[in-house]
Amino acid sequence: MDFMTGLKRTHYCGDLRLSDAGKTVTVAGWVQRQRDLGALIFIDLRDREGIVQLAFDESTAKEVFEKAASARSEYVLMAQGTVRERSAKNTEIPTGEIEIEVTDLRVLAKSETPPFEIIEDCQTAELTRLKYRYLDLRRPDLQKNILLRHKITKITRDYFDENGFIEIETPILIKSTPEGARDYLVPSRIHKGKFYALPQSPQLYKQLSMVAGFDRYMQIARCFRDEDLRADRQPEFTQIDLEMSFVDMEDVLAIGEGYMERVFREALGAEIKLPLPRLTYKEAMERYGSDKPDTRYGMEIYDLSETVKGCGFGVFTGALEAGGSVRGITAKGAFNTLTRKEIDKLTEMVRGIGAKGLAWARLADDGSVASSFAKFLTEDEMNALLEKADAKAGDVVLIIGDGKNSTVLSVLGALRQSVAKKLDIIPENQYNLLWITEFPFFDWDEDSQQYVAMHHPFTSPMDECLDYLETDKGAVRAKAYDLVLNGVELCSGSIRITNPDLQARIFSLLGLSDEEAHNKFGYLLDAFKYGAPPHGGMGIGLDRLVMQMLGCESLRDVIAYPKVQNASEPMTECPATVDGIQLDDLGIAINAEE
RNA sequence: GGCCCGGUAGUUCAGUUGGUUAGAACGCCAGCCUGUCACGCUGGAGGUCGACGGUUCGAGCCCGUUCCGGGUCGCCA
Repeated sequence: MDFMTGLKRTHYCGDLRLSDAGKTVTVAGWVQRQRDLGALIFIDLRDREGIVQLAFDESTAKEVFEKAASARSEYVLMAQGTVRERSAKNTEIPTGEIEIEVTDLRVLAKSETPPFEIIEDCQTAELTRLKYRYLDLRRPDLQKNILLRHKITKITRDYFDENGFIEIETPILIKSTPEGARDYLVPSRIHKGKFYALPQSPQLYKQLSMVAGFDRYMQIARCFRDEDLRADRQPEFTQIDLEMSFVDMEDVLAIGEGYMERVFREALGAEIKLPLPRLTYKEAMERYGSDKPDTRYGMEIYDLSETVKGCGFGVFTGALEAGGSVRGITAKGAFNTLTRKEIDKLTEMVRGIGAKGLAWARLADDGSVASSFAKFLTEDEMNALLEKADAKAGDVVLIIGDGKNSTVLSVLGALRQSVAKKLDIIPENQYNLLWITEFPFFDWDEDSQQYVAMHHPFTSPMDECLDYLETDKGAVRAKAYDLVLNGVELCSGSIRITNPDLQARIFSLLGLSDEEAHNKFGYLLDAFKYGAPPHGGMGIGLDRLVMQMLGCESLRDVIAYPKVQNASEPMTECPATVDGIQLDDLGIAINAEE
């Protein structure tokens, strides 16, 4: 076997240029490709920084030449030689003007033929790639993603450090507080029958750190949620977690948007204009039907309730009589895209998400109108509707009426997104960041028929809502804010309650008895008895941020070792069964079904 | 848990109405080749058609069940 004796790497493959011509260099990397022309051999050698061509010809020592001839894809080589200008240049790659005339070649490791080619834009099924993730990660696309991710975390630490934040590691083994998402549980050997939980976020510890007087905390924190996966949801993910003392909402937002400006500029060279736009939750819902609107395109929702009041269409009037509304969106120039067939599909879609149906009108280029409801309206009523809808020739109007206003809005929000995708009107390489503020404090839960906390129970209500906390829960708004990027929730935070009396009031409104509250959060409530500074903070989804910056479709492209949809990892095949002895140690018996 | 899409060579895919020995490209192996860079040329190997069951004279193809993957709804304070 050939080792590195006598050789030390001097350059990364991808870093060599024409200006290095004449130098004796040593490079190391993986064989991208070997081209054997008989008396002439070329090897493309790849490392983190790129590819360089090794050349072997009649002047090459026989022993070196034979090694080059035996090299196969993904062999690990170390090569020493002289950089020289190529006679035939390759303008496609940065090192294309030079090659290395090799004098010493070491085969550091052989490789079996990889199950897929290590190339950019690999078309191989994701499952296969994940099973051999270490090969998948060799591909230039993923190398680029992981390198950018590193760059972003570096910028993050710099920014928060410069702004007086202290990085504190909070525990991974914590007390389960079963609220919100399911906890991952870890059994205790010493306390049989008892469990730790993995944190869904460092929420309580960061608040305790404020009580502890650290003033400003940040952590690039791993968080865990035992819920079903999505393209943008992994069971473990990373959050840029922060908390600040003696601040109000404006201070937190200023730090947050300063961070965004910095990270977009330094990582991508993209300029974000500050201050970021803001929408209240109510406004976002009424204009976009979503609390995380994509504002890169228009197609805003309008209210037709006044326009159709008293018309002859029972669906519309029925919705209004039930206390709901009739609203619509207008898809500009969609006549040819949104055919009857496409509208049927949309109708099916909206039925699946709670609407009873979809009313529509298609305006042909000659101005003629085909509509699902025209026959119920007078000509004047129809004209008034189309005018309100700002519908012109070639447009398609989509209308939802329902007795529940929230249904009308959320369905139109989903419809707006779906139609925008079909029309392909969403601009790429544009970063629309905005804050959503004044979230409702309470959320009505249909299942349990009671109000629950929309954010978490330590979120402070807005000052002007304190008077009607008990009497008009639906109208109470919170000092809570989200940061939205191109329709994706990037970040969520709030100003916390630090007044024990107010906290007690909130717990009781949420149906949490003193005893329950004390069992769950006693340590936090105790801490607040000893002088809690006013504080607030937020958590920024790092994975989603990186994903958005790279324009990736899946979190799996920005997480080095992700899980697949059933929350397992194909490479290590975890989760897995464990030895009976391990279970005995923990006092655990498996009660498996089937 | 619901709905939608997919599973054929190492990889990406094709496979007609159910009909002979399941094909192509890339990759792989061998030989030839002095300027390639997706090298080229010649030859070769490579398949439990995800699994099980059913219909049929006959199933990659039809039916049922199931497993796996992807998307999505529920869920994600």
